[in-house]
Amino acid sequence: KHRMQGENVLYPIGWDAFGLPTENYAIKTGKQPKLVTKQNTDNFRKQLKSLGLSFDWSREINTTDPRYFKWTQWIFLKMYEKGLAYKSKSVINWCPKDKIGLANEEVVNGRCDRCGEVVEKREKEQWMLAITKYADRLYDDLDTVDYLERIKIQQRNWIGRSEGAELEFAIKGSKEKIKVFTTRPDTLFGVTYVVLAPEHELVSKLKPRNEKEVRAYVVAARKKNDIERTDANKEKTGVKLDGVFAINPVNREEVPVFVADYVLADYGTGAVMAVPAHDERDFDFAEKYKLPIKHVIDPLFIKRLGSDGIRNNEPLIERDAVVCVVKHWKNDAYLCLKWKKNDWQGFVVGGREENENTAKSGAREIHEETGYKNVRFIRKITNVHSQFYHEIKKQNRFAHFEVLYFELVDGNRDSISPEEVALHEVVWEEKNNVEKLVEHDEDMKYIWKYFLDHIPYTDEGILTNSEKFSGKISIEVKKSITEFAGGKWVTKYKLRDWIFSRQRYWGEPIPMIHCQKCGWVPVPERDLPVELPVVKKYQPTDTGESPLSAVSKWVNVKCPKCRGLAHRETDTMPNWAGSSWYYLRYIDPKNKKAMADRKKLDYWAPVDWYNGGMEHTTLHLLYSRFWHKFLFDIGAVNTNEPYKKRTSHGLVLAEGGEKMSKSRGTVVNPDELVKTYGADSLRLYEMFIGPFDQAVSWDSRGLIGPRRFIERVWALGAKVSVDKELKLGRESESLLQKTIQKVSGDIENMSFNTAISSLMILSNAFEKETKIPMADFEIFLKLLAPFAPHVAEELWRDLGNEKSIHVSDWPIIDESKIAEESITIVVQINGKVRASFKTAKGIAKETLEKTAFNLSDVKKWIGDKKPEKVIVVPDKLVSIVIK
RNA sequence: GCUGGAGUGAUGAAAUUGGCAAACAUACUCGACUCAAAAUCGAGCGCCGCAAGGCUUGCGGGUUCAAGUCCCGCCUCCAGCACCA
Repeated sequence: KHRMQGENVLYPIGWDAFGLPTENYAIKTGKQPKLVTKQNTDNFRKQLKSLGLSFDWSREINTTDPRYFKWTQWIFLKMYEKGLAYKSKSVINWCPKDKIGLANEEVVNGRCDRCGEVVEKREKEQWMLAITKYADRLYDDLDTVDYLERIKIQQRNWIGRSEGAELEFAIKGSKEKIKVFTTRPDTLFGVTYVVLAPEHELVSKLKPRNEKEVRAYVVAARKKNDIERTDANKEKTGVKLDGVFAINPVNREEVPVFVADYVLADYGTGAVMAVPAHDERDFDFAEKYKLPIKHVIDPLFIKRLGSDGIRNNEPLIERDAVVCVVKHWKNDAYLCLKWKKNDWQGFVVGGREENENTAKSGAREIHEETGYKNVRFIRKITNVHSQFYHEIKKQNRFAHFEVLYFELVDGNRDSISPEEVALHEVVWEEKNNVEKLVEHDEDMKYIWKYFLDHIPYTDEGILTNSEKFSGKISIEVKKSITEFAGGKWVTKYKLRDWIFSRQRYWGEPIPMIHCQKCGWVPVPERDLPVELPVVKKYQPTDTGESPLSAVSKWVNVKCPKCRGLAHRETDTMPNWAGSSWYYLRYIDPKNKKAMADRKKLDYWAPVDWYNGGMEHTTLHLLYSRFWHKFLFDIGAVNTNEPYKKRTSHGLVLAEGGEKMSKSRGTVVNPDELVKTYGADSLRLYEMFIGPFDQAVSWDSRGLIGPRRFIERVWALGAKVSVDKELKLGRESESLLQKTIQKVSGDIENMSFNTAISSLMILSNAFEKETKIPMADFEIFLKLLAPFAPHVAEELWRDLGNEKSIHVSDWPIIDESKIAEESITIVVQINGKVRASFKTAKGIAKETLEKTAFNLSDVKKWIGDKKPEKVIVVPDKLVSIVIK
């Protein structure tokens, strides 16, 4: 459509053919990967062409072509030059089945993203790309692009930025310090122990008295794979470092130090301060090892919604209050109140008078509200703060509750005042039923759970037991406590540097040479590309060495610097390398002097609209954004982001609703469908089957509809008249104009299914005409052209046109031809449609109302009743309310 | 568990700002054409009811003259994240 509107549209296609699928297939069939790639791309090309997809084939690229990957290698060298590519020994994820090292991004829940095998840990020298240096930009610049929200969310999740404090815990009797990262420095007074990850360097330095036991634990932890390590449901384990104590920077308290594998070595600082009262993981661990739990945050519940939600413009009135949990004198039951006015239910609650002892005020409230006289105060449970709107007093409340536990001595009871009786009903609730009773009130629910069992409270609240910070709201003191503790406010990421080495044959060779004298030396630019040698054996090895290392002729080279003996890097790049910049090569695919001509890049880049599958919205998208930003920094491109807009189509699923799979034979072969139904039918069906962004189940029987439509359109061709005087009837003319509007808009919104439906409606209308003026039929064909290019083109030529319909002009609406039409006004009586009448557009409200009341159907329904209210919406309806 | 998104006939699905729910298509039923079948054409097609009419967008409430659409609570499914301190 945009092309027909005269715009310059670059619609390219290419093949990203390096990587495991090709290589594994080649190994299986005993063919050369290069040959396999050619066969596959030839077949796909043929199929794509048969569907009439209007790709610009002159710009076709292939990432495995040395003329292409010369520039992939060039970009790598630039990154090396800028210090973004480095080789380092690190623990990597090794897939024993694919025999390949994986990037963190390629490991999903501890399994290989490709084959599902459980990954192992191996230590290896790897080329790395410092993507973490771009983490902030990759995160922040998401605000500047037009991606689907869920794509942005995925990117943000992956980068995993969080802000918090870095704090130091000194070690008693040692110069060493434990650095911890926390997002909750406000809980610092509640630290009761400190935990190190098993890989933490201090574990071996600290010399605990039980060194042997500690070492055994560390060895065992290292042996576990990621699934065993990171399952959040498994029971936590750990070992105390006997005799080692960390000093809390905020109150000099000495707390024990543990090593435990629930702490991850590669996030934050690899060590955490544990606050069991306010963190679920620490809580679980503390329960298991009987460690103290120190409560330092009292919950703060703020009601924002509903009738008791705080009113924003009114002041908060602070009140001290009590909540009383009262147990029956004999049964295991608790005293509850059901309020009559607002169906609130919970425990006895009341205000505390000034200077009144809390236990006393609790007893007083129990007596006033329930009549029970003899209560025994057992203990204070906790404090809870609550902001809500007091519906009876009509004011915003900020209540500070002390939660008290009482037991009733006996059933002696005074009568309750009539006012209290009117307010609420007093009930005894069995212990097991209390939870149900309080489930709709956050505060009461928390109080009950905390009373039964000291659960961790992990949300924001008000500090307590925290010296000078007590009484403050937790979110407001995070930075000041950090400062008080001598810590720093920092940003951390989940994102790790990108492991860029693969020990396989079918990838771009990493263009580096290692010389004994000079170390790593980049291959000079003039020697690019470093091509893959043709070899007989390219099976991966179990040792983790690339199969290339056995090709001594290729490996042994002279050092570019000193001309001494040296050897090539035998690792290859991951399959994500070539796809990280291919959209730029489309702009200038045959350029021999640069990855693309700068002027052409400035004209075309960035990509205006990138549509692709959701499977590429984390990794490929993140990597290519990273590469693009790097190219921007070295001045190779002029934009900060590669893609302006990123959308995603829904998957076409197999007939059962499952993913199409070759092994289950549920894959649909387009060749056969094109043969039986035609390419246009297939195209129409795919677009008509459902919304663009939604997954749909394939149903080959559905192809019959579009096929019939095309046959009918074809038959319409016989009705076309060249008579210039001939005009369509007013109705059809108006419909034609509306269809132009609808199809144009729907294409922009990617609502192809409704665009096709409106074309069907128009064609149905044309069928009722005896003759169709040629000009009008041409408009129809143009609207049809993007969907069914072959039929549209053929009918277009039959009308005597010589140039292709696909380079003709997109139709423009003639508003004047829609305007005069008559419309239907609906008459509703008490919300139900009872009558309707036709009239012209733009009639005055009064006239519509009068017309409506004169209708016999309306008179029938109103009878002798008097209309209470009449609402008239011009051009739409008249709504009458009667009693 | 957390964060998104969805839930409408037998089926795929439509429904600009709240304004006639089910457009368009498939399947199905009946009829025409035919010796017959297919194809094609015509009619019907949410549910209950002979009809008048009533009911209907996952469930329960609410706002409104009017709710698939807005608000509150729940259920189910899909996707993403998940020991990230």
